[in-house]
Order: sequence, then C-alpha cells, then structure tokens
Amino acid sequence: MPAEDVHPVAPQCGDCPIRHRAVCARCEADELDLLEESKYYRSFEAGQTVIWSGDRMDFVASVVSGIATLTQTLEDGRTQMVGLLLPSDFVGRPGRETAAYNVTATTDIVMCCFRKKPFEEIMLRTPHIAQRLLEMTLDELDAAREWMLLLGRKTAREKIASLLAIVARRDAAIHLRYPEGTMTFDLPLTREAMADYLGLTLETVSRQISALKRDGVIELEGKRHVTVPDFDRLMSEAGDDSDGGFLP
Amino acid sequence: MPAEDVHPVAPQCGDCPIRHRAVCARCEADELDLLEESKYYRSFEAGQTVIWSGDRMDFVASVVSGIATLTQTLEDGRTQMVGLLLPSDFVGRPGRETAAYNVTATTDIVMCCFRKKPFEEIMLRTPHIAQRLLEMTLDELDAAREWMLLLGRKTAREKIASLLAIVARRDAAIHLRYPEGTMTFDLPLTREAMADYLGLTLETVSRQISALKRDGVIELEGKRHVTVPDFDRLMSEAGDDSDGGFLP
DNA sequence: CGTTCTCTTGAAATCACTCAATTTATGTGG
DNA sequence: CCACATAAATTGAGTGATTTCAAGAGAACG
Repeated sequence: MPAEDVHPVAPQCGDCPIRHRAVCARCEADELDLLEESKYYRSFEAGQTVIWSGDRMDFVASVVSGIATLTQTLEDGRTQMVGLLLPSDFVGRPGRETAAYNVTATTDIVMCCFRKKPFEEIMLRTPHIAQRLLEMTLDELDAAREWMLLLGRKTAREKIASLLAIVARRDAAIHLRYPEGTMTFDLPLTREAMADYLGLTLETVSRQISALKRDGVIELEGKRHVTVPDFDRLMSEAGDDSDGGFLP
Repeated sequence: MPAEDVHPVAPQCGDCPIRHRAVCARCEADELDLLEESKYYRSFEAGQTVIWSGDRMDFVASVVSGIATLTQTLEDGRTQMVGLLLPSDFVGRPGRETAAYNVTATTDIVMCCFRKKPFEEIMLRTPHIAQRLLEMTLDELDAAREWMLLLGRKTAREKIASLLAIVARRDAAIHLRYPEGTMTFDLPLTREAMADYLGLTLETVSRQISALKRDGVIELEGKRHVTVPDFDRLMSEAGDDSDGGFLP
C-alpha cells in the first residue's frame, strides 16, 4: 500500500461527513458544484508528514477524517505543537505561497484538497465560504489564546488536567453528551505528542499522569484509555473556572 | 479631565491615520460612507480597563492611536497577555455577545468604535470588510502561534531577546528601515507587562535584561531606552532563524 | 524470541520562582 | 526646594518544579 494515496474515492459533497462543519458549511448547492469541480482527495498514513514548514504549498484542504498536528520548531530541534487538526478543520492560507508549519498525520488521515488558485477565485465569488472561513479562523484564534494561557501560566499538573478536559469535552460533544460526572475516552496522542502540545518533556507528562492516577483524578486502562470519575474535579485541577468555554 | 471620553472629535475616514491598515483598508468611498454613519470615537487613559472579560460588548473597534493589551487570567490571579493591540488593530468579534478577554489601555488610547449590530449588517453587504478582517485574523493567528512556540519552548533569556527583537523590528518597520546592525528604540511596556507577555515573573525579566546588558547584547539608557549594537546577535540570542518572519 | 517503540520511574542538576531587601525614578505637598 | 510617599526596577538567597540523564518495564511485531 502506498504511504500517500492521491486519488482515493472522493464522495459527492452532499454525502460528505464534514459537510455541515467544514469551510463549505454554508454553501448552497450551486456553490458546492463549483467546489466539487476542483476538489480531490489525498490520504496519508499515521506518522507521515503532510507538508514541511517553508515548502511550497499550492493547495488548501479540509480534514475529512483522522487527526493531524501543526508544529513549529527551533533550530536545535525543540518543537511546539501550535494546532491540532480534527475532522472538518481547515489547513492552508489563501494568498500564501508556502506552508508556515509542519503538518503531520498522527493517525491515518484523509483530506479534501482544493488547488489554491481556483479556491481563491471561488472564494472571491462566494461570500459564504469567506464568511465560514472567518468564523473558523476566529475560533482558532480563541483556542490559540486559551492555549497561550496554558503554556505561559499553568503548572505541569494543570496542563495535563487541561488537556484531559479538552479531550473529554470534545469526546462528549461528538457523542452529543453534556460534559459532567463520569466520562470515558481514548487519548488520541502519544506521551510525546502531549508533551509537544503542552510545552513539557515526555517524562514530565508521564509523571503527572501517574500522579493524577495516584490521586484518583483519573483511572487508566492500558496507556490510552482514560476514565474521569468526576469531571468537576478534573476541571478544578485544570485551574479553570468550572464554567469554562466549550470546544465543540 | 474625565478618564474616559466618549466623544472626542472623530475625523473623516479619508483623513484617518490608520485608514490604509485597519479593517476598512479595502473599502471604497461609498463603503466608507456607510461606516462613517455608525462610527464614534472613544478614548481611554493609560492604565484604564477598556472592557472586562465576560462583560457585554455591544461594539467592535479599531485602535486609532495608543497601545492596549489583551489578557487572560486564572482564578488565582495569574495572568497571561494574549494579544497586543497597536494602531490599526481590531478589537471584538462580530457575532459574539460578550468580551473574551480583558482589554487594558497601557498608554492613552483612542479607538474608533462601531455598534456591533450595524457593523455586522454592513459586513454582510460589503465583502471588502470581511476580506480584510479575515486577512487580519489570519495574521493574528500566525502571531499567536509564534508566541506559543516562545511560551512553550524558549528559555527566559531567549524570551527576552525575542521580545526585544519584535519591538526592534516593529520600530524599524514604522520608520521604514530594514532591521539590521545598530538599532535604537523605546520599550512600550513595563517590566511587569513584559513578564505577562512572556510568561515570566517580573524579577526574572529584570535579571535577564541585566544579563543581556552585562553580555553586551543590549545597552540601556534609563529603564526603557534600548540600543541593540548588533541585531544578528540579538536574533541568535532569541533562538530563531536569522531569516525570521516580519511583523510590520 | 529478539527488536523496537512507548512509557514509566529514579537521581541529580538546573532554571525560574518566591520572598525579601534595596535602589532608582517620579510625583506631591509643605 | 526639600522631605516624603509611591511606583518601578534591581538584586540576593533559598526553594522548588521541571528538565536532563539514565535505566528498566511493558506492549507490539516480524
């Protein structure tokens, strides 16, 4: 099997699983037809690099399924995750030639791509796309700023608790539940990826997860399957207000 | 003199100093006329809070002159700056009821405000505004992600050097110079504000500035006036590539 | 069954923080 | 103009959280 597959079957936009949340969410049928013409699917295997920072990038894309990360690095190799791409999230910037971040598939991933030029032209003619993209970008900016508070001011324990709370909430949202009481979910990230997300070393991540387990804040089954007996307790460990914002 | 003045003289948009960089940058004359109708100026004194996180916010605004900060805080008072508002920057989010951050004037500041409802309606009809706002938001997102790398992975010394480099570059851009060789500028922030920006304590900021001075990376005249004898040296202290991005 | 990758745990070192005292700059009222 | 108060910044000593370096356990895979 090839590591990167350029032409998996691309379904009709009408049948697309991310149709109602992606950059095309507000498009009318005729607007979808325009997009349909210049779209193509690409898939990547877990661990593969989708694009390197600085490389020429002549497409933009929506994540259809799977998870990818955006990371930045310093010369000496220190790396910081700066974004997490989930299904329906958008990659790339209209009007920019080169990629600003490394994009890496952490699971097998399928992306719905549009060549940049045609996409930019379509965007000029269909305000619905630009409107939705603005909305998504503003949401990302809010998320980035929440993350900055975490990186700059939270302790290692609070960082871990915050990440667990984010994943728990997102999982609840997917299953249309309200985040409270006992919650169970799988961590979609390795310890190393968690460390890159949180600005910690992987050893510290491991230690703090052990500590939260020892203190009864979480229970573990294997390395990845987490049970949170009391979501409010987790939230207070995260240092946030219990009324904290939602990331649906 | 009142601390907050609701009706200073608002000049015609055509004479506006931030006309070519603000959210209205791409507007045609007739589009400006629309904005002109619902705009009003407000000014705040240095140190004043413009708006509290969570408060109802029924306007959006552009900074005309002065500097303000966006900050987030944890319950116990730890605070992290998440944005720095300079002239032409935009505050507020169309389609949102309440403020997501504390906005504080760090110098005397003048803002060009629009009531939210009318602004949203104008935005629907004039794609030029939405286009420009998207562009500005994408720029802010890039800046936030650069900042995340700093917060998560840089040492205290690198953080200080990075901040000095940012201010130096911005100052150079204002004076239409290329950032290189010897540069001189004023710090627009107190040590405490720098600490909130960098995710450090003010004592650490003070110590690292002293260290950079001792090592000849910078020279100080008073507390705020900085000379950088060798910009490349400063850049390498910041841990970035010397080709680092611009924040004009 | 060995190899590899992920994760955990321990011990020592380091970086930044906390607490505390002092200096410098700025402003105010007598 | 001086004395005093206040705010901003510096510096020192000690502590503590996180990293670094190192070793080993557990799971996955050919």
